[in-house]
Amino acid sequence: MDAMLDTEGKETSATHGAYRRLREMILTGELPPGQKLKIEQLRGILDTGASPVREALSLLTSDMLVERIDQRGFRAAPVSKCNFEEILLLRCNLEETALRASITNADAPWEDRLVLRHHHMKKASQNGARDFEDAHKAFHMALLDNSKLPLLLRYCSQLYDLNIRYRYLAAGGSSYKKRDIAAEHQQILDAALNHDADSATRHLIDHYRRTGEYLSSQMEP
Amino acid sequence: MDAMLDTEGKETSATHGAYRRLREMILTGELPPGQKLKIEQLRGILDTGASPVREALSLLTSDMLVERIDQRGFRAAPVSKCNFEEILLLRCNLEETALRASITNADAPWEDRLVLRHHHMKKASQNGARDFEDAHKAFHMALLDNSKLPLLLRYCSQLYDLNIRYRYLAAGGSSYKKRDIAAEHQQILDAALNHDADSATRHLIDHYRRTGEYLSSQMEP
DNA sequence: GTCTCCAAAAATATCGATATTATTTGACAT
DNA sequence: ATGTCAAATAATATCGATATTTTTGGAGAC
Repeated sequence: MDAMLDTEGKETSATHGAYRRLREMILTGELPPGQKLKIEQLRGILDTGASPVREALSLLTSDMLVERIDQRGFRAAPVSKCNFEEILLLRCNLEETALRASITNADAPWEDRLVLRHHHMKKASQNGARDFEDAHKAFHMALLDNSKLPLLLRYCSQLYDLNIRYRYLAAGGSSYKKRDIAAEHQQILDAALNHDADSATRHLIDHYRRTGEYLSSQMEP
Repeated sequence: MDAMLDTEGKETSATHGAYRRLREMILTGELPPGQKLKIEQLRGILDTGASPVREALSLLTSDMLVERIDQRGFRAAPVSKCNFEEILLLRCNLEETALRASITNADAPWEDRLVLRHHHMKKASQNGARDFEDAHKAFHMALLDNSKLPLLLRYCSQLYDLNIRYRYLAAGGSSYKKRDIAAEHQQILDAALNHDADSATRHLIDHYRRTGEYLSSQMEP
């Protein structure tokens, strides 16, 4: 009768709530890479018991956002240029596979979804960066999700998150609108709607490489 | 002073022990796909508390061997022909990438490791299936690990495990020695030692496809 | 002045118990 | 008979406390 005093009745379980909050804090850099994550300390921040915190950290381990050292607790996953470049490489490879499969399966409902997500993303770009981030991910995942390959989608989603972490770390999350990113998205969308797999994947990969090179240049060796 | 009464002093933490044991039980089919995994019941089997069991199940969730339904507990991940085919597809894609990278970085220590693993695998094929499984995985991972791409290796390892689960389910783990698998391994090894990436990846993928088709034919739609 | 070793402190891992939530059972009405 | 609802049952999620392990800090020896 005490667990329902949350600000909202939105969160179903304490574990899930802690998971979402911690994930957010790690992605945005509020919990910096390599930082020791002490249960007691987090218990305070998240206002919940030790068990949900432990379980949330376990779940984040699978997302590769937290490292677990047996008998020695948890820490936020470290970052490195090497790691960043691997993420970029794998994204290019996996997203190309997924996008091609999506286009192979192309149908009207998918195209509708794409157009809608793209529209929402454009609208959200006028709001805060947080809203845009969500809409941006939704658009990119919509490009891929017609592949009907759940494992592949899961990997793409994971790698996407690992990548935005580097964006936040490099430039506070605002490094975005500096290039003409809207035009790049439009090109990808158009090619996808035309079922032109070669063009779509080329634009998508260019999109990633360009952001990747910018971020890479911002990092120490 | 009670945690050390195990048969051996090998296991460091109860969680890790439970993790390994549960993983084994799911991979081999002792816990069949879709089975409800009740904490109390597992607590009995694994002879430990509820917390380590919960945490082990959380970790297995990341390996995609266990599904978690919020507020409704855990169950062994379901299987399907679709899922199997996706695993095969991704393995071909990711392992090709990893093997090519490994060969690009080829050096003497790696080649030594390969030869050694291959030798151990041949020796283990005379022992039990369990020993062979371990040696077989070690050989395949050795092929890839010179890529120096930890994320990619992690995915390959995960997919490898998901795949051997299907082998156990289809044929009790012994469907193996029916084809001349030794010759296939030899071809892959030779090509890798010759730094012939095209040949090595071709043999590797053929190796997977052949096993895949056999297993696929054994399954209902 | 530096190193080693032991005691104190802190943090993790684990347990047992309780509160919450899902599931089943059975009685009642249709 | 059958469908619905409420009480009983079972299972999960969470808490608070304890045992184990790691880390810290300092005293004594070289």
